[in-house]
Amino acid sequence: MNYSKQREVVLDALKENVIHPTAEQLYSIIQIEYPQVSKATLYRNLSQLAEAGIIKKIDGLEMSSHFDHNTHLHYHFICEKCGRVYDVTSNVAEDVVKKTEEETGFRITGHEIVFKGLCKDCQK
Amino acid sequence: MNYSKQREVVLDALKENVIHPTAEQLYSIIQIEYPQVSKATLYRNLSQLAEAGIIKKIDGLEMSSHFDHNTHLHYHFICEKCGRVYDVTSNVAEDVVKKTEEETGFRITGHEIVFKGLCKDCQK
DNA sequence: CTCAACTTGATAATCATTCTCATTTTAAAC
DNA sequence: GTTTAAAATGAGAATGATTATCAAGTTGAG
Repeated sequence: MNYSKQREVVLDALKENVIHPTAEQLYSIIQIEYPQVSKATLYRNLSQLAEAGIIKKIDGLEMSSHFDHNTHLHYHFICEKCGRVYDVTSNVAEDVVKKTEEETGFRITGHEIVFKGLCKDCQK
Repeated sequence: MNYSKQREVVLDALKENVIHPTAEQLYSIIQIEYPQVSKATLYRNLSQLAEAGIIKKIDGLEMSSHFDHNTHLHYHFICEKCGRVYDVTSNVAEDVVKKTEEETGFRITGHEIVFKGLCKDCQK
């Protein structure tokens, strides 16, 4: 990855804003000081930086929402090779919620866990 | 919620397809037998059914991705009132991953936990 | 300095989803 | 069974987030 002023600006803006901004929020922030940075450049750099592990993209699955007829508490595993979504049940996770609630003081009304990796079939 | 043939079709299609389809996949599936069901109706019914707790929408945060400069292992809490995203650290979660890997046989290379609820400020 | 590889800006294109609105269906009351 | 207001529909326009296109500018190894 070559150096570029714009990428530095994007990374700095992200460092200075601990609010977990969306791309759009970041765009607004950057516009104030560097109005010449285009949206395309911003998105490109966010992807590249995330790809390189320098920043992290926070989201569940891909773009579009998946729907599930099973409303019981369970989680999901998405295979990075075949894209299939599997159900995962875990009772340990209850503890995580309880512990987190105690430690943070937040009232937690819902949670979602998404695991990623290779499913059995794709490990072959 | 009144009865409607279309809603029944949507729900049945979801019951019969355990693949956690996206709205778009569901649309294709439904088109085969019921080409008169429009996309608007599909999306509307998915929202309504999810709202009523009959089905579940699987996704992380809202529409747009958030970015994080902190690439260390940590999770997120999103306040449903003010929309702020907070960092959450938990060591218990390690167990969940290990246990899940053992139970499922999947190779888990990443995971993401998103908690939702009310932050301290918004509980007042 | 030179040139290929990398980046950029502007804008068009795409994809998922929501909105609009005129028309149709549902269900409860008569 | 007819009336009628609320709920639901279909078609397509509108929106929002993100990606693609492409000509022009920048970077860095040799």
